[in-house]
Amino acid sequence: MTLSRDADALRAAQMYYLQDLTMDAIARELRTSRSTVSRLLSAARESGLVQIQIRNPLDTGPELEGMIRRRYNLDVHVVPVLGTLNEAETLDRVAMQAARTIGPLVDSNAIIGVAWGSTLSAVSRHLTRKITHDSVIVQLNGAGNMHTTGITYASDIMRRFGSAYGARVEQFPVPAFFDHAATKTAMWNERSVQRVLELQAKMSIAIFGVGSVHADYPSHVYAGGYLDEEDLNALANSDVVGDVATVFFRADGSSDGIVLNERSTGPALAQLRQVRRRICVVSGVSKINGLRGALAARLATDLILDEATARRLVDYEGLTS
Amino acid sequence: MTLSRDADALRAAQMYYLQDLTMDAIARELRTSRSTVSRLLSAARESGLVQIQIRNPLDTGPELEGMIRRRYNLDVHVVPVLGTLNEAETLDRVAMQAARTIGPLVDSNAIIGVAWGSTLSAVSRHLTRKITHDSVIVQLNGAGNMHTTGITYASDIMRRFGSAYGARVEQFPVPAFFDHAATKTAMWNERSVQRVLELQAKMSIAIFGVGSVHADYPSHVYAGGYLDEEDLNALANSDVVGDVATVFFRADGSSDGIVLNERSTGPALAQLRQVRRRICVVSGVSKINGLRGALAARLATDLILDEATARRLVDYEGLTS
DNA sequence: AAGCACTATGCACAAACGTGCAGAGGGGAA
DNA sequence: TTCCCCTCTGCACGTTTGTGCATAGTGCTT
Repeated sequence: MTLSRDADALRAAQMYYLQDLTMDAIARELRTSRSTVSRLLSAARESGLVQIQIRNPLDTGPELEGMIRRRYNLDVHVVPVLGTLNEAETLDRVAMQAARTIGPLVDSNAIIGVAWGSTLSAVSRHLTRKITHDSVIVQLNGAGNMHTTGITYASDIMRRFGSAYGARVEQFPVPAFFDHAATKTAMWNERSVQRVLELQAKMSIAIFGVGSVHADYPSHVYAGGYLDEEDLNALANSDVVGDVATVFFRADGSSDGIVLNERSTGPALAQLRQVRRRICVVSGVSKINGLRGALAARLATDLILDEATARRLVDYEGLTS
Repeated sequence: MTLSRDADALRAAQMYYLQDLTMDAIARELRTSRSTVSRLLSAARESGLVQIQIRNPLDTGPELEGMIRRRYNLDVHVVPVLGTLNEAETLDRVAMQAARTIGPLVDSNAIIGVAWGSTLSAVSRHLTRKITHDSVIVQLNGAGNMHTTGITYASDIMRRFGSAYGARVEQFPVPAFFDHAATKTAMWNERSVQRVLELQAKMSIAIFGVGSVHADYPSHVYAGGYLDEEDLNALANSDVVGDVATVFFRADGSSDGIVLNERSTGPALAQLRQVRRRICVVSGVSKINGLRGALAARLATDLILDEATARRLVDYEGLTS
């Protein structure tokens, strides 16, 4: 029966993690086999019963973190990853550590805004469970494009967040970009859309990656059929370096006068800056330009990124300061 | 060099606990041997870099905890221990789990009152490190007796707490009991004593065991040469069931008119009840009478005890309710 | 009641891990 | 410099842990 299984998992976790018994000893006490105990412990970790966190001593922390932290005044977590790994492996490891790092930040009654993209998709696959009450996951920007509704891709991400935290999920069923700004204006007056916008306005946490225009291997947005040639040309002519939740900005963090933003469904940068906790996850040095812009725009309060990118970030800063 | 060793420990901990890499893989990235990684991880756990906690889901928790929690209105942690283990083994396991349970409760700027006794001694041996700033450990009651100053025994406990949390330690260099109440009055006016008393008055956390008069194997206080025959007779004639920090109480939690308390150096029960967080650690069913008295006196806000004792606690309650 | 579908269990093997020991390295002190 | 002392390292071995697979159990349907 599943009742005693949960209870056993709790007992096993206590004995293993708090009393340093071996699984063998625990198995004898629970009158079961050692392999069952091994599985009970996996389940306990998986279900969020066991919480493992690493406090990195701010003072003695690696110099890299300290430099970024001080310069941009944000909480930074550098993920140790060998520079020799390929993009996919790096992303996977950054995503796993990001997922476990944000776990402790999620609380009951939170309204959590989540963007979509390859980074968030990877993060969503590694979330550890944590039971919360009355939390809501709200989608930050639409995901439809010219060819597909984008529903499944973005909604898979949302669903994973929702089930990890036991939260309600609010999708945002609009395209990423409207063809005409006027349509956006019209839709923004629809009550179904307004419900989502109101939730976004009350977000306590926002989680997003960054897109970078000049990435070697371009972000979803720039390659996924969301923008036509004309749009891409317009971007190139307006000094845009990247985007967060399909809202574009320049290297200095400004976004005024970028016409594409008027058709984008993501939250205006000024609105995003209102959110108390804004967690930015970045993997891969090719995102460096987008990342610099996002930091210049003060879009993040927490930054999780791989070591190589972190190093690039401070190297550059070293040259200009 | 010790600098890069700490940094390596942090990296290793992140890779092991947050990215699920094997020690072998970590060793390759850090260009060292697997066994070194194993040791780095031990060090990381040991030094409090890695924090493992078990959240027990209040709702779905074992019935035993729920019953105690509701009846006494306190946070309870039942330590799973087979009833067949002997007292020493049980104490060791309760102490280890207690030490790891109180870790997360300790914060910077805390003033932590600590009693002494076999239970606290065991707990102090299992504390996990956690860096805090400006915390103070203050001794709750004197430890001297007729034969020795009791200094080393109690001060070892205090010292272990102090070094685990990086806190200043304030000893209380007085006997456990004065021979004459007048001496206590006199001493309580000494400035050296008053400094300690003032700290005690500002405690945010108190940690203590309980003594039980009728324990099969009597507490330190009743056997350690602290009390003479006359005292023990007086106790027997006043319905005392136990003590906390050498302050005695009856089964109903009352302590008025117990003359020995006038010569005791522990905090009055009323004063102890002022402390926001009062953590009581109990191991062994023979302490049941003392424990019941302490709970009746509402001395604890948090209770950590072994399973067998917990069961006895609710069984008895089942009979009287 | 029988059948079915699904999950939990124990076994056995392979992988991962902890630790005693011997040797290497790295400061002081003479 | 040379010696000594102490700490750190890697090896090798035994222990502990994870997991594929066959089986036993459990609950639901017909």
